Amino acid sequence: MNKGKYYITTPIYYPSGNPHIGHCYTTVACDAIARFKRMEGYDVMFLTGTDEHGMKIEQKAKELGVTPKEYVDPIVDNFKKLWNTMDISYDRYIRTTDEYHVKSVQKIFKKLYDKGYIYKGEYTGKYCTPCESFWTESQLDENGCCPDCHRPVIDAHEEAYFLKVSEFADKVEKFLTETDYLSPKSRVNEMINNFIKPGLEDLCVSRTSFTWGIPVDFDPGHVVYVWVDALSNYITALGYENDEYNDFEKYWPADLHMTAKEIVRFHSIIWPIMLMMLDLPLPRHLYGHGWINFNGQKMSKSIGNVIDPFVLAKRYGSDAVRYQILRDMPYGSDSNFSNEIMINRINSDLANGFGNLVSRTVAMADKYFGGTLPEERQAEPLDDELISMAEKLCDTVTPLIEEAQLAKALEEIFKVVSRANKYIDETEPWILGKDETKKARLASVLYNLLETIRICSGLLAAFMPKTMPKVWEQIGADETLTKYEILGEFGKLPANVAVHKGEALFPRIDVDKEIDELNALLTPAKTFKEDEDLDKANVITIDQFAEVKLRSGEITACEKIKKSKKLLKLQVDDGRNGRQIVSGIANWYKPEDLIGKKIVFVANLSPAKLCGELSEGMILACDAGEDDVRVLFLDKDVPNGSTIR
RNA sequence: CGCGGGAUGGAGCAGCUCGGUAGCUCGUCGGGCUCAUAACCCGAAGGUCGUUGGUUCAAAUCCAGCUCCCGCAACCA
Repeated sequence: MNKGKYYITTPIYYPSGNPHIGHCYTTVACDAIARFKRMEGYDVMFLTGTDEHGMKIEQKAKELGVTPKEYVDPIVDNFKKLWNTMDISYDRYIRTTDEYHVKSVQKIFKKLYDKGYIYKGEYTGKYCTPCESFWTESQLDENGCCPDCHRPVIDAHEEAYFLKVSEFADKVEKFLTETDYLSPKSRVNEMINNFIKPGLEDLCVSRTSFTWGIPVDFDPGHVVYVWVDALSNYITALGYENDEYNDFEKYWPADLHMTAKEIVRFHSIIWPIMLMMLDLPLPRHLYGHGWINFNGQKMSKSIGNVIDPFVLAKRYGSDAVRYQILRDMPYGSDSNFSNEIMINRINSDLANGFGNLVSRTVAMADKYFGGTLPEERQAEPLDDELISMAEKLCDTVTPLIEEAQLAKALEEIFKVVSRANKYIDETEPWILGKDETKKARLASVLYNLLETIRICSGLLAAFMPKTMPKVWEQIGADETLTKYEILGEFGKLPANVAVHKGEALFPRIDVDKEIDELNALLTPAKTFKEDEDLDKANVITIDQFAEVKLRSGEITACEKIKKSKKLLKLQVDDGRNGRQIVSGIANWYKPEDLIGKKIVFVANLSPAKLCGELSEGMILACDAGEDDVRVLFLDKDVPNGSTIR
């Protein structure tokens, strides 16, 4: 029953921190699709991995005094551990630090170079000495000055390799508009209006400013910069330009690249162009999904609302977590997550809906027939609606999964679960059970329910792989009775099927109690993390502390910086000539609240420009909760400019 | 005027392409049932569809303006 191959990929994740629920979403979605495709009879290749090079990781490693590889290894282990916990059935895991990938990328880079698609160039560009920043002509302000500090810039040269993407602008635009490669469709316009129409600029694909990357083997000093390295993973992992694997011919082109929306740009423009340059077939489909917001806010490490999937999986089970994140993600747009949303979803759909349906059905078969149904039947017209819904379900769900509409697919399955619960009320088996002459009718009712459960659980196996085998055990089914080919047919369980009562599949969760416990969990977790930071921090001497010059000052004027949401521009009387300090506290303080207040500031911090404004120092403030910051104020009678120690 | 998304009963969303009785899930309230995980089934309350104006016999839906939110970008010394 081989239907051909199916190649599906997650992005390779950047291991600058531990995996969170967002990584989980993409990966779980791919896993559900991969499992479903395998059920259907496809030869599936499911690839995931990590993108481990780059300046950010080089810096983080340096801060901790380890090599980049040493920094990345344990984080990569955590990714793998999470995929294990979440029952991710990936077939292959690629790390961009894998030897074969490194070698392949060097060959790809050289190939593109030899073909003339990569050329050595220079930023004929502009350099702002005070900002230490390179700018292109188009980035300069209206006077031809630095867009940050608006001071004059000088001509400067930084050697770099460029990818000639500009030459392919028309071809990609055609590819995006004339195929259904990119979905949701709304993204096509976004890409064309934002990036292609304004004119595609050649992409810088090498750097000399850091070393943690794949060396350009024909030009020492250059390191391959992100996209040629990262995007290539989709082909090197199949053995393109290497001997590690040899199924490139078999699986390429990819059938589905799944990514979050922020990297759709690179997967929809740069990646097809690279493949065109290499004369390779283009992938069939790219799906850009939305983000998971937490309590209405974007997840962010600085806000401290990053959801730890390990904690959720441990408390509710990986299947429940898988179900919730897939069920609540609308097609193409962002979704909301909160502990309440998750618990309510688990309770209403999994515990009350599906779990309870299995439980009551099995309990009745057990109670009225000692677990084994008699073979006599008596059908009634009342049965038809349920049976026809169950029979059609597989045909409804299959194309939805093909289109990555997983929430919709689950919704359809649960419509049938709901209908089955209603069917129990309509048929009143507990009344049939009291009447000896109604045994055949009762057996029909229970059999119809078991069959409905068989079909639903068969389809749900791709979404909740751990729990569904337990369901089969309870309803007297097994893997052969829930094969994809017979999920569209009603009446596959043997007439004398025997059920086995078991544990509750999804225990109901006490919402209030659970929320309290989760909140309690959050707080200690946070202080613990801070302690950990302290443990890692270097101990300093009093002399080192003395190098930081703290002074008192008075805010004499204050205004919001236009074009910025978070920045306030403060004029501070420092007891001398006065100075300007820019501070990111606009979310918590209004300018008028601050004027006349005495504050503490770092007096010998090197000046910087923020949104074009000079900042000479930093005022002290402390974190005061998840999303709250309080400035340190001084007594009114403290003189301005005095030393703080 | 940097780019994009959004505003629909208490919450989360659908409907808008192709105008014509405002729909779903959760929650609330009332009822039913007792096989089941205090679950399940039925019913009810609750919305001037952000705002102003226009087109039309008719606007949540089409057009224009405005307000507010949320992302991206820049930046949080």
